[in-house]
Amino acid sequence: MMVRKSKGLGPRHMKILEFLQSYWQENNYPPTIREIGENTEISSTSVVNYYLDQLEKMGKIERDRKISRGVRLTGAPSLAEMLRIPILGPIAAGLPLPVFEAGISYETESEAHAVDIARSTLPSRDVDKLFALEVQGDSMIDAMINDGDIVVMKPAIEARNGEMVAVWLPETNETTLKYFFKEKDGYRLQPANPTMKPILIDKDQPLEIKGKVVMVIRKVESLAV
Amino acid sequence: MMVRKSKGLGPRHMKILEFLQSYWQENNYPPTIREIGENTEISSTSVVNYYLDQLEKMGKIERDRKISRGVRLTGAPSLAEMLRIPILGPIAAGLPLPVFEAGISYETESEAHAVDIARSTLPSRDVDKLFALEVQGDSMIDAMINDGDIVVMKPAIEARNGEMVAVWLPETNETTLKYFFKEKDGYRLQPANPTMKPILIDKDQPLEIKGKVVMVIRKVESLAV
DNA sequence: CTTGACTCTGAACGAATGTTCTGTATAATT
DNA sequence: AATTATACAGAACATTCGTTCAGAGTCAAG
Repeated sequence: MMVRKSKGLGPRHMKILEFLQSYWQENNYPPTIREIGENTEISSTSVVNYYLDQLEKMGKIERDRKISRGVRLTGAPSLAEMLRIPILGPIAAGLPLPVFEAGISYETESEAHAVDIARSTLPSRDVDKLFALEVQGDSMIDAMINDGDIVVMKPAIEARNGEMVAVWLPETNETTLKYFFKEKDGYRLQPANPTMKPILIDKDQPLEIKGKVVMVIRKVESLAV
Repeated sequence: MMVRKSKGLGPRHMKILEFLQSYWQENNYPPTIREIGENTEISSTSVVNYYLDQLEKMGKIERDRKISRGVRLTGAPSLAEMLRIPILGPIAAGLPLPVFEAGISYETESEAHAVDIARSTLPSRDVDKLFALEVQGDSMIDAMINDGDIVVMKPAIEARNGEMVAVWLPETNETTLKYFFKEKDGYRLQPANPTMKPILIDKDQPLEIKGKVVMVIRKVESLAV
């Protein structure tokens, strides 16, 4: 006995899973049992229930019993995983860094000025108060950061040697992206581009680290070189 | 008259919006009116309804009337926006490209071998059948692609000059990431790293383009240099 | 003081929705 | 042939849940 179904996933299981996915994408909430039935040629709610139970046992879905629309696909990207990181603006030598407010609110950011990234694709688990900047200029070009790239940053006020940081120089009122090195007589801010000279800062000169680079995102245009 | 509330967003509006967000993240589906009430110290469903109507008029939420749990935050990242792009494996000179099946299914990919990216973050609207590879080796290092980077690719069988492509060379059974140039006597596959020589391919030699680079993602470790 | 918005309560109604039960048909198993 | 497990239908049932309504308290304007 128990030989008939070795594969486990019949056509109706498939249809239900597919429908769950597409309904979800259209409505942002799960369907009811009856809606599942109507869209998968299953005429009885009890049969839908029957299959949902099986899918749950297979681990394909999760159910919250007694709760309307209490179905979700397991393994599907969940909104809890998503992070909306605001793009505060451009960063370039000679331009002040845009002010960033603490507390990223659900209402402030529109899609246009943010990047949506899953927690799982971020390198750090500490994902609080991240922000992003759009790089302007070539000063980091051989640190593999190009004009137009988006850098995701973590707020920080200090850095270790060799880390890539955004620093603000009160003297000139500039903010740039540089490699950070602490030296005996002060700090060295090293552009990656060899045609540009490092900036040397005396120990007593003011220098304010704004954040460390956590991730670099580059969109490649179809005609890029 | 009409002077009392100039601000528009009272504390109860706030609480509701916050609750919608947090409930959503925990359950993957919206709450009922009664659940909203219980978690925002609103004792009557009619009052919740009252505020939901206001929030809808303000454009903060959308409602599907008559439908249970038919509420969603506008501007929130939506699952429809999300794309799970499978990381098929490493790409490096000397290694064959992992086989990719057509049709990325909702069930195959676990979080560990995929990157979740919002459609809005991708440069192209044509977002079908994207896949990702993990770069191994330094052959593209001054194309600003580093060892360990993740490249998101679009399947393609041809390319224009200067585009970055993954090509398969049947002769040597290799797949690499190179800049593509068509020349009079054949093709030139140009590594970005100047210490490496370009690969020249005769017109009649086989050459198979697997895809174009659409996006580059680099996770910066905390001790990177 | 009266009016009229705005906010809120409580209750009741009815539609939407998950659950359960009885029964049937088919095919594999004994 | 009898038995059993699986797949399905239909109906009935019990909640869940959105909607509506009558009324009440507050506060500012007329």
